[in-house]
Amino acid sequence: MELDQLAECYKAMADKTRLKILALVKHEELCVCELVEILKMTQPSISQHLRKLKQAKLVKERRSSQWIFYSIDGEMYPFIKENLNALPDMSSDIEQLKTSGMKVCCT
Amino acid sequence: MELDQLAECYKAMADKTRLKILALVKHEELCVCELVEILKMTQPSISQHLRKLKQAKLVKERRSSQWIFYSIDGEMYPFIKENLNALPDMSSDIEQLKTSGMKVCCT
DNA sequence: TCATAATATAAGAATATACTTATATCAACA
DNA sequence: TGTTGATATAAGTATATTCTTATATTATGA
Repeated sequence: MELDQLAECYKAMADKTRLKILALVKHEELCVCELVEILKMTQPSISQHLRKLKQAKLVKERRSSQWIFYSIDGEMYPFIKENLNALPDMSSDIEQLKTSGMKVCCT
Repeated sequence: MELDQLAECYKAMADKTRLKILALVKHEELCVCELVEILKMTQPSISQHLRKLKQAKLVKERRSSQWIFYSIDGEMYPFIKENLNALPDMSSDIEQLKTSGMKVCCT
């Protein structure tokens, strides 16, 4: 793996918000508005962070009607994937979203 | 490991020059002037990069008379160490330095 | 086709980063 | 003590990053 690409990858991970996004979509795919709801940030801000993660090939998107779901890109290098295991567990935030009725229920 | 600390760590790795430094000191400890010589960058620039790596606890320093030798900090988290294995082999640059007679020979 | 919901993009401001030049620190040694 | 070599720090500038607000895109459904 080339240094440029590698630095690009770490640059994508060098931000607390993006690490949180990775920690969240690691559990299950989430759409933008769900991330907005969980992270309490504006939609454009989340969208821009997702673009960086996508450019670094850390997440991939799947469109389903008007929603775009993001999830971990399985093509990721194994040693990068190891890093995701070290992220804190944020499943409770997703659970909370579900119980609050905000979870998008369509696929 | 907390998100702040983790982001700090990736921020330290989110730069091509610092990745090169890590790839170099992974082989053996090197002093600042050796890194300056190999990377063809100014001394203050290298020094500032080393400070960031040190703050992120990725490298440690050892003073020996007027030289300060930098090496990988063994206290590093295992999953971070995995990342170092993915760095390109730069041992030839060190060999080249040695044959050119620039290698600091004192300990 | 029009209105709406979800998302992306653009542009601007505030902040952070990386390099440069100049200077300070610190150890060795005459 | 004064000088030299190695390294660190400071200050300034150019560039990059992140957030905000405003607007564009895309799909859905009346």
